[in-house]
Amino acid sequence: MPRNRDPDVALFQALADPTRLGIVRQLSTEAEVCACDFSACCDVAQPTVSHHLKILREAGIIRGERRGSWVFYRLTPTAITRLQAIVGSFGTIAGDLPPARVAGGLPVIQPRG
Amino acid sequence: MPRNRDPDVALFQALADPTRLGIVRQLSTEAEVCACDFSACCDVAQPTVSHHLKILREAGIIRGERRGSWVFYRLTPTAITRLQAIVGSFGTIAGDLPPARVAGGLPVIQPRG
DNA sequence: CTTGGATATCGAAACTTGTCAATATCGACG
DNA sequence: CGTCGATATTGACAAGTTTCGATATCCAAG
Repeated sequence: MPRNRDPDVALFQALADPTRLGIVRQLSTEAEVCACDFSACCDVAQPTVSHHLKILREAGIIRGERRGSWVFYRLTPTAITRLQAIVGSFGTIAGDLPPARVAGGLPVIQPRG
Repeated sequence: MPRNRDPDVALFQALADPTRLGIVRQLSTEAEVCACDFSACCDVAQPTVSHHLKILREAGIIRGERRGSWVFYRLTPTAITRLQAIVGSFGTIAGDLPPARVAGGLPVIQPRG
């Protein structure tokens, strides 16, 4: 059974791994990272990094660009925006993301008042 | 090998399943849902729903409250806020910034408490 | 205490995933 | 062309996940 029929599920699936989340985190602070720099940071062998990069690529979260012998990766803005929209919609009732106040609906229980 | 040592990874892992994402989606539009209502919507048997509810509970994403014979579930605002902070941090740079350099470090958002 | 409905746990089968050694491919440079 | 370093693919194994039938637990009502 195709469990990834829902594209949103595929997005979360792509982030549900420490190595891949590490890659995305690094890309969110560096805007462009050479593939060779991931093996160092993520404590896995080179084929493993390549495999995870492929999964992130196929999920649309990152995009690679060949430059000489190296491949530079960066985040795909569209996918990031989509992700933010999804988790943003989780909060439209439960207490919205920005520091704005919430009028009614769900009783919002915030920690530390 | 515990692949969920990183609590953020655990959050994404919890959402990386169509049934669980369906549950969270329903909870984000209804603020409180009886466990008995998930079996109908998600096209899986009752033990399966119970299993997924447990995974979401242990990830801190939902919280259940027994009321008579029923258990009512709702989203945990803290977890939703944390999720929004994580994917929010993905986007602080993700735009079409020139590959040259990037301003400052990522603002690290910690959950309260 | 016993029944009945709602929810949780157990156990097993089918499937998916993460990992790495070996190997292939690709681009640059002689 | 041939070599070298970087990246991707293949193949195989261990480990994890999803699912459901059977069963247990919990609570309200009789």
